Amino acid sequence: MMGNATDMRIVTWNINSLRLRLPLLARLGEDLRPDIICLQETKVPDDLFPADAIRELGYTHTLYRGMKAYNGVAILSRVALTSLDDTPDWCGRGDCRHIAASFYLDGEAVELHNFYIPAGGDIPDPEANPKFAHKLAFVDEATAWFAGRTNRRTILVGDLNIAPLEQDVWSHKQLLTVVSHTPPETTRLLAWQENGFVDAMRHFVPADEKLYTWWSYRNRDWKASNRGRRLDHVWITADLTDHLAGMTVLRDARDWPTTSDHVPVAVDFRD
DNA sequence: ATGGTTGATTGTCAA
Repeated sequence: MMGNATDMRIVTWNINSLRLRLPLLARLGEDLRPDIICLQETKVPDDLFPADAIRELGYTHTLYRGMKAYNGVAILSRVALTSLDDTPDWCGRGDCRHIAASFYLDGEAVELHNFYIPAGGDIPDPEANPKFAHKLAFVDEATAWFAGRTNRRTILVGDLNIAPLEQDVWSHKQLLTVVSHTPPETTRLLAWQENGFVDAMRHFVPADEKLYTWWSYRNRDWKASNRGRRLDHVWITADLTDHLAGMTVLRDARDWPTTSDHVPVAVDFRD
């Protein structure tokens, strides 16, 4: 991908079934040559994880945490990973929504956190909708936990299922009451982010420009209607800002055959 | 206001 051996490309993608989309994972590898891929919604229990096929794609270091039918996260890497195991069981659910590792970037350890935040259901009221209450509680817990470790070099990625800025959705006004862009969600996500993180995607694209990573399956023509949302994120601690070298939203992936409703996002680091 | 599509799973939930 890039010339320097210490350059590093990290991709996050909600793949929406890893086993169904293994061929697309190969295509992602060819198109972006990622060093590390963080996946969400793998929907595969650990004993059925396709480890051999993924090793053959060049990802010799893998960490995964999956369950039947729902959720599931994985980190696929060409460089060595050390699993971080002292992480919370968010909301005590035993869900597979977070996996973390450390690796070496420019000779120094970096923590990498891969999240799949609950989508939150349809009704944006925590009293009426337990899924929405779960979503808010999850973000609150994560905010509190990361507040205690702001001194670590950290990259946080994933499907956070919240589009925090006005230009992260196709219509700010129309989505204010739609789960993913409601004030209780956007306020919380920005509070979490501002407590120690820099938005690496918006480092490259100004806040007044539209930026999406997800387009619903429920549109006849996703490209023509372009009713997108930025649900997928890459955050970094400020000490990594000087290492940022580029950002790519692989919008073309939304037109791949039988693809995910999310597209991959890549962020490049150099020393 | 409602419906629209997809995946894992096989009646229905989750997104």
